[in-house]
Amino acid sequence: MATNCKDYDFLKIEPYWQSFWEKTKAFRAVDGSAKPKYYVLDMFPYPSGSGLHIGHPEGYTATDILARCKRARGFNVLHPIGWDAFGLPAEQHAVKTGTHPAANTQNNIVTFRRQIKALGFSYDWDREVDTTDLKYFRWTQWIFLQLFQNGLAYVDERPVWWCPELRTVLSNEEIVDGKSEVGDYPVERRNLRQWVLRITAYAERLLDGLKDVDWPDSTKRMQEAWIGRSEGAEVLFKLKKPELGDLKVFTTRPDTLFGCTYMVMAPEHPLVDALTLPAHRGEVDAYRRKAAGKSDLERTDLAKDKSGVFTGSYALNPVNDKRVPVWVADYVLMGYGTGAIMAVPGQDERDWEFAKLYQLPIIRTVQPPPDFPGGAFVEDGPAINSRNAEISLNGLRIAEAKTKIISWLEAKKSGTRRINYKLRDWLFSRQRYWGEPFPIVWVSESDYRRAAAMRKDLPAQPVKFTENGLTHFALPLPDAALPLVLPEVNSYLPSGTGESPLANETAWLEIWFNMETGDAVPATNYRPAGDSWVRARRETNTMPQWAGSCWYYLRYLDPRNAGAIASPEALKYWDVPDLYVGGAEHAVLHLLYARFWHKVLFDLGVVPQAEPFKKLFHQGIILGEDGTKMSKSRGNVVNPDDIIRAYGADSLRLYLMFLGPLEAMKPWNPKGIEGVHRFLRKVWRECLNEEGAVNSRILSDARLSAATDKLLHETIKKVGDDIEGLHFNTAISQMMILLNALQKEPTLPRAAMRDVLRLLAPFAPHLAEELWTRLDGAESIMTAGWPEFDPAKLVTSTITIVIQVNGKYRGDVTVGADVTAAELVQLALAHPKVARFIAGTPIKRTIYVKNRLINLLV
RNA sequence: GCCCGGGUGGCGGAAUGGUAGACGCUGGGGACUUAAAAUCCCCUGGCUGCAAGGCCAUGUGGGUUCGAGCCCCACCCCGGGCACCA
Repeated sequence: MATNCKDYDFLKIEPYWQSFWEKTKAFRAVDGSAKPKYYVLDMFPYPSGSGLHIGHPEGYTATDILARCKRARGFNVLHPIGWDAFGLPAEQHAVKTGTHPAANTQNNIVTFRRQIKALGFSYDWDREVDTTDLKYFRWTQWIFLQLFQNGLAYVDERPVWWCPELRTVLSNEEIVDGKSEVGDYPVERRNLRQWVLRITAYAERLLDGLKDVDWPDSTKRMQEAWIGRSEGAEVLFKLKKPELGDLKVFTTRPDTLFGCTYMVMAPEHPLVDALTLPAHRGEVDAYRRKAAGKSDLERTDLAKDKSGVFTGSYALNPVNDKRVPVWVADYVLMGYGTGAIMAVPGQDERDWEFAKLYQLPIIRTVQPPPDFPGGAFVEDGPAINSRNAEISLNGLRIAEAKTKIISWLEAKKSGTRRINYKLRDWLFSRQRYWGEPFPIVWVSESDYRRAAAMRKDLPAQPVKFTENGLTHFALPLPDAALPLVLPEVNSYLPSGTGESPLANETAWLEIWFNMETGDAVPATNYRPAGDSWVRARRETNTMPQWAGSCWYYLRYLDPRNAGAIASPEALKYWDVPDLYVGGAEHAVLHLLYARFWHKVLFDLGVVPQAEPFKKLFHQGIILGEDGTKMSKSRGNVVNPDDIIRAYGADSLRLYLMFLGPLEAMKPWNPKGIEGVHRFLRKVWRECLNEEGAVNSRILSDARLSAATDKLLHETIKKVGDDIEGLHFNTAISQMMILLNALQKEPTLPRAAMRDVLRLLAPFAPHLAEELWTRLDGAESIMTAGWPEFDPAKLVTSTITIVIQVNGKYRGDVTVGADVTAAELVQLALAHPKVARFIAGTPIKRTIYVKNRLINLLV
């Protein structure tokens, strides 16, 4: 059946076919089908209150075209969608309105779902996931427990932004020019207890795994840079007081050790206090206080001018026992390496600058070339000034010198080879309400010991923290007690103490906890009977938005499984996505975090492969009409709903793809959509007449002209190839070319029109379905397969050869495909346009490119 | 500063080292129509020429090549990422 409307009434046609697909569950992915599988994944959206942005349908249309084409080609396609629905905006809305964030979130999801369905995407809606659904986040919590049990989660004091006026913790994005974005209040750094995931334990494997994935090079490079592997050595400098141990530094240039003339510790370095002599105490303390008030950002951004203070202490350089002054300066960061460096101003620009500023000595240990203008010399060259009684590096290049000195240091037990990473552990907690609660309670040491005796799911090393002299131990909820759901709260406002709003829910927070079952009753009740009940306080932090998005691609495989994140069969059958499409803004964090979790799950034997995303593609951003980023304040935002109302979803889909290469950043042009809309109407007219009946030019036994027939087969080939290569813009222009040719044919073979519709179906599925049924009477184009081209029809008997004289186009000639170079020379000489450029001068050389051109050099 | 990506008509863009500007938009002219919309046809990079044609032209300047938008070198501009990472 079809709508049978007389003209191209997309407002009738599109809803009709959308409900047809829904009723017939046309896009259901079949678990374990014998067909080859194809899993094409979109980055699922955060359902914001402002509805779908035009950027969403861009990537979603691309994957939908691929999904539909793959289905036509006989694949069992998994093409799912869901909602990344925890997050700050919903919480802020809740604070403002007092309504539960879940209510707002569900409203937004309804809007998003309606908008996405209106675009005709072929998602398997039976597999929809929602990260805020307790059946989903039960498994997010479960994965966290696996991390916890395996020593990959711990708590630590970490500096965060605190706004005293708002009495809350703010994220970096909520701070504008050192003030809170809301209310413009001052903010300060404050140390708060945080959950941290040990992603650094996977640094090497996260780096290594990049070799095996088909990703954009730029994204791989970004992740590489983020992980920031560097090879070098850890070197120990002895201190005067042996009880302080050694001052440990990391360096990538151990070959320059003889040039170390001072050392620098980060202001937060634990040895600063002990190494500061009384005479320097005041200055050092003042410097540290100043540094503490700056964020990492300010320290790098604003403090371009070096500064530092001397501690009064010295350390001994292991290569020559020279006394080296120890300074404190904020150009050394506690978070990298050991938080202390050996400074070699002769070979390091930062150290050079600092040494000049404070008139510290400079020793060159690499010989610069004679024309070197001065300053730090960081290039390769022969070592100089680098020998002691036992070892000499002099004359060696950097690489050999490094190897030699490291062996010497290792023999002397003064240092070791060391690989260091820029990557830091992942701060995994937020002081927020609207996130997954941690399935953790805090208990006393003695209760923890008792738990350890009865539970097998505790980490080898207990996770604990000390506060006001009391040490608390982290006890996980047993699997069976999951999910731990968010309690209803009276207020979504922050607690005011730096904890989340959950800290005010005393009945939820302070509990009697059953260590075996995970059951809980409020602590105000009597202690229930039985040995397993202990006094506990729940964790009040919640997980960040990344948590739910770290593994959603696995849940799609088996979304209703109540016993596992997905069954082993589903994980094996569907494997990982064959293609993942999403914005480049997630190039580092989301993709790195998800890879980390996947590798952990791989190590635990949960998933069968080490990398989650084999092939990745970033769609480009669609800019406003004015060529700038779309934003409400600029008033250049394009709303998909408006476009669908005016031109239909098929036109929008087609135009989004026609705009330019998928990966390019490109401006929206409101006039441009007219062109593709006209094209669709043209397709309609070629199929149906004004009465809505089949166009009388379409005949079962009609024949196309040879040229158009060839074009048809070329188009079938090109559209197929272009879809696989994600070159949708050129696929569409090829279809336009074909249609322009078909329009000029006196009669149209029914089979040719069927091919056209099948090629168009992935791009403009509603129109294709409507015309297909009206032309053919068959149920749905989705069962019609993909057209095949005849390779024999792609070769032609005649070809057009370009004639060049001295590399310039002078004419062309159409000849048989078997023409020889000698014949072409004769044809060229006889060619009226060409002959005059040769005009009797002898031909020195001819270059013949088969089927292309002949170039005569005279 | 470092690392990427990109500069092609009035606009979006197309072009295995082989006729630059496909396809679409815009603009101009025409047909159909009482008129309009829709549709169809022609033209639409610049300079020059009555015309046939010629010359110039893919950010700029060099180079390789019979031939360069495409490869190499230098520079300019735009976009993205990182940024005292030892």
